[in-house]
Amino acid sequence: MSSNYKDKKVITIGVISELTGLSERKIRYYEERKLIFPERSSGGTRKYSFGDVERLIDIADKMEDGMQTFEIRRMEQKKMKNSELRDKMLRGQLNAAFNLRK
Amino acid sequence: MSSNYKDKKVITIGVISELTGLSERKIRYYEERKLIFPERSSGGTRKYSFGDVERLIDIADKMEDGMQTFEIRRMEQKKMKNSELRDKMLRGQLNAAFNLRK
DNA sequence: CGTGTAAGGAATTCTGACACG
DNA sequence: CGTGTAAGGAATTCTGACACG
Repeated sequence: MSSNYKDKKVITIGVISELTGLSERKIRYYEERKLIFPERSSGGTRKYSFGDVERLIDIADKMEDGMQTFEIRRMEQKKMKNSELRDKMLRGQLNAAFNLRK
Repeated sequence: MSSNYKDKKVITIGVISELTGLSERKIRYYEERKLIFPERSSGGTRKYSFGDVERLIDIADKMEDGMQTFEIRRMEQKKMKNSELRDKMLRGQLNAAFNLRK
């Protein structure tokens, strides 16, 4: 709740590189492949969040396992769809339960 | 617990300035007056935490109330001593209670 | 005391490209 | 496809100083 530090985009790429152990080249490339979405300062400098650090470490693990960027992207989307599906089913059940009571 | 994002020093002064609304000049000055303690990158760039953002906003409030930097510093120290004192008393009471039982 | 500013330099980041495989 | 690197430029930050009050 309240101020969510984890998702505030405030960290520059140099620090992200240190935090993740990934080269700046890799980090920029994963953005090009739509795996990560930094914000930009008015001057054009990329800004990342702690959540991005976690995501990058996850990406790095999958790359090490021989996965390709498009597969990782597809996997993320599938996860999204699954959670949307879960939400939808949950809402449906709640509605059903609610309708029984009235 | 675990990873404490709040106290990781990863944010550069430009972002801190945006987040707090304070000029970079002020932020550097408060460091000179020992009110704030950024880390440094290998190249000498200052790095702050979200906790520092909170502290700076607190400092700014006190400055607006006409307080001077040395007074703010003294107040922080007093707070430290008070909490140390509380800790000490608490430990004392716990020890006393514990000693009664054996 | 607290803060703005101009100055010059150094560190940081950016993009597009070439290279290798 | 994924990543390193050299290149040139732009944005960011740093320090020490002068100014005002």
